[in-house]
Amino acid sequence: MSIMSSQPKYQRRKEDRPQEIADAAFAAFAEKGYAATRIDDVAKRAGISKGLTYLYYKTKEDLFKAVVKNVVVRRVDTLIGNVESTNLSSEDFLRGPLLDFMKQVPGSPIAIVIRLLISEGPRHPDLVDYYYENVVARGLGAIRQFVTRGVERGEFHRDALQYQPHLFLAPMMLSMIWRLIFADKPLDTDQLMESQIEMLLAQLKA
Amino acid sequence: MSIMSSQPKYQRRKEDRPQEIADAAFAAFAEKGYAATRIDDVAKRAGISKGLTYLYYKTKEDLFKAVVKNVVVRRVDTLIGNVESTNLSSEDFLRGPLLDFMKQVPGSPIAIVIRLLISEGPRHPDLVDYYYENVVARGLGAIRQFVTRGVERGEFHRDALQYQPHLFLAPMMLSMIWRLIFADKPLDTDQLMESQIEMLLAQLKA
Amino acid sequence: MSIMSSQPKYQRRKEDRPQEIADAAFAAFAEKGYAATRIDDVAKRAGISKGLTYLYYKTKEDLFKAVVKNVVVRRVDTLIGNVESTNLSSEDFLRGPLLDFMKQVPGSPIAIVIRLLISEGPRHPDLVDYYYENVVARGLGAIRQFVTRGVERGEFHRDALQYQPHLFLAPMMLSMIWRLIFADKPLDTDQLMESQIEMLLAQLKA
Amino acid sequence: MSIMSSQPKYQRRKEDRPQEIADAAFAAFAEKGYAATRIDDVAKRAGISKGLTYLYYKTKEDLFKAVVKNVVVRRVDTLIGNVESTNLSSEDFLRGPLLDFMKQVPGSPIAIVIRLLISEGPRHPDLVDYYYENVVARGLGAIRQFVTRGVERGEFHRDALQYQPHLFLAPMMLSMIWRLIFADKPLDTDQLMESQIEMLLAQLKA
DNA sequence: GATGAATGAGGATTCATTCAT
DNA sequence: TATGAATGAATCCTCATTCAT
Repeated sequence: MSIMSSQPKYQRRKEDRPQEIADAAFAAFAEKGYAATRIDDVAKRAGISKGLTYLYYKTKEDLFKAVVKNVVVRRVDTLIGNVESTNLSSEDFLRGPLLDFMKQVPGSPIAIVIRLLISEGPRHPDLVDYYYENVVARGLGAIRQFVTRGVERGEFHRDALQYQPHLFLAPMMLSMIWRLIFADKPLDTDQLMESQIEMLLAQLKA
Repeated sequence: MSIMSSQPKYQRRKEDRPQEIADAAFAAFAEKGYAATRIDDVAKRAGISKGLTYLYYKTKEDLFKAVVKNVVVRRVDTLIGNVESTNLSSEDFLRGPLLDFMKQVPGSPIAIVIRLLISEGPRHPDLVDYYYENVVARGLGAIRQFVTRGVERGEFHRDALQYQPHLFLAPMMLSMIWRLIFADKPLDTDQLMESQIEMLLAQLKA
Repeated sequence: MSIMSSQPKYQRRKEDRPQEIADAAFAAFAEKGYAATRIDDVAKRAGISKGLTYLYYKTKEDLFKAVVKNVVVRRVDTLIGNVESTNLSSEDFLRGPLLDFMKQVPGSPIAIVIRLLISEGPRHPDLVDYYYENVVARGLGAIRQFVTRGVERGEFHRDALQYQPHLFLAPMMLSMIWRLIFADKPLDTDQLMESQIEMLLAQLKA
Repeated sequence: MSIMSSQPKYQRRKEDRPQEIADAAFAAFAEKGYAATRIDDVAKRAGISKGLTYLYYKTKEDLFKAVVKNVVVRRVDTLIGNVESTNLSSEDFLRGPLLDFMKQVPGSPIAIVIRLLISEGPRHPDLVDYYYENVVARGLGAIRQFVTRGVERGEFHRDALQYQPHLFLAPMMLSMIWRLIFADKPLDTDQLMESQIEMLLAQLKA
């Protein structure tokens, strides 16, 4: 009405709306799963209206994909960077940074993403591919490279290379699934991973 | 009117209907997950009408529970019986029957059940408990008992007992999840499990 | 199989099956109303299978109509016969047999029929007509006739005829509805009807 | 394509939607009863989509309760207010305002509510209680109070108090039921109520 | 941009009715 | 006759998506 009314109507308009929505969606998916999450829940969590969600994400499925990629992207690079740039001896690296990393995975958003991929993956092959290339392949590659370096440095014996990198991650995987399913049943997941690392070291060391 | 109308409207009438429905439901859940499966899908697969499903299972949830328990019950007893009644040396048993068993799990219905538990478990705590008691606890118990026997026989050293039984199963778990998510990506899951058994044997043997 | 087997397979086959079914249906309708009653309930109450019901009553609606007519027919004739054949003075008849009859109506199956007619009547005009002709018209006619007789005998004054017979029944009606709706709220329905009769007598008497 | 498509897909947007829906529901329930009314009918009558009904009323039952309370609340207060604030002599009041009120009840929405309570009451005890407290108890209380006042003023004799207030309403009740069931059968319901009032006056007057 | 009322396509569940046995 | 398994049409209710404001 008035000429002077210079306050923009929607001053809270944020640039990071998409991110906020994705975060809210992630929280909702984590809690109830994809199918059981209503767009309304997401909007409420994000503090916006249902309709606005659709301004940024055309469909619920779009939102789902964004969420998965989002979480993945925000986590993986730094992690793998760590592995690649370490100066520690192989043994110290395994017992130190790698173990620490693995220990925190089962309780992290990555576990949620795994759960979502297990549930919804079959309906989203592109998402699975994305995840494989950006997380799994890179992670396994990093471990393989690490073992190779250990061999080159003489810390590991030659046959070390025949061990699949998945073996490093198996207890982490089991711990993750355990927590997803049996949240309340006790299990010393840290010790599980430690034992595995020790076993592997015993096998790999020259 | 038509030359041959050979389709009787009322097909057959059996008491294995419940099992047929459960089987159809298992197949449907395996393919699309619980939430995305329509009762109609199940009925169609079972070759019956939607309504008949409800004669045997009061709700979709009932059907779900029946399916899970069904698969579990039909599998577990024999398997664990095997473990308990073996006469082989510990080493031979690990490399033989146990490894064989583990190798076939990731491709078996048990993997599907795991998928369902991961997706729907949080909404069905009683099912999780059932699964824990009837499968997990018993399986872990069997392994623990097996290790104990190995120690008693002098095949394993005393410290063997400190290894959590989960360690035996970790690669099996990883293989299972791998297949559930990355069905088409290659992974020599058998070798993974073999390596783990060898590593464990190397650690456990007196 | 054996030649001697002279026992008929269904020896309990009764001639009064239709009646039994109607009784069961009446009980079920009384308890849950027409819409909420399942044919299965009726069959169970009658101690027969669902299918057999359809041998005697083509549809649920048929059954409904049979039930209403049934109850009506079985009750009305004797009742009205009473009124018509009395030898008592008008006053004694009102205070005696008529009052007694009215007192027991609100708790009788007639009340249930009224309830059914109120609920389902609009969908069954023929039933309403049937009820009107066989119960209401006859009942009112009997009262009218009774009053006429009273006038002829000099027990009632001439103007007595201007009173509509419905007035005799109004408290009975109210009592019936009261019980149907407020089963548990106290109301001395007997006194209500007594007061009305006394009032009417005071008005009618010469 | 078409020459004129003038129907907007999204009609209007009001806050009187709840009332509109309740009105539509009332009409539908009045016509077909609660059980036989489809939410779709209600929506169609209200000119909205089925889903919108659920935005305002969580379940069909909620809608039902809202409808009943709605009708009741909108009517009762003024009516009972009338009774309480009158300055007329008891006799004039009975013959005037009270009679007028009673005469219009059998054709009013209140009759519909009665029908609904008779049909569905047993399944909705809370509704029955609500109705009892807000309509019946208050109505009867008002009549009782009115009689008391008449006695105090010397218009009625002492024994007047022994007459249950229900007696005033009995012909109204009968008229209501009569219309609900025998809509088309003639009955001078007004005269019925007038006669009752006259009879009562004859009894009550000092 | 933002809202949330409104839509409508399903999906779970019920139940009158049918029919093979 | 008698059974009850089987059918399928109907009905309540949910929720992703749209759009008037």
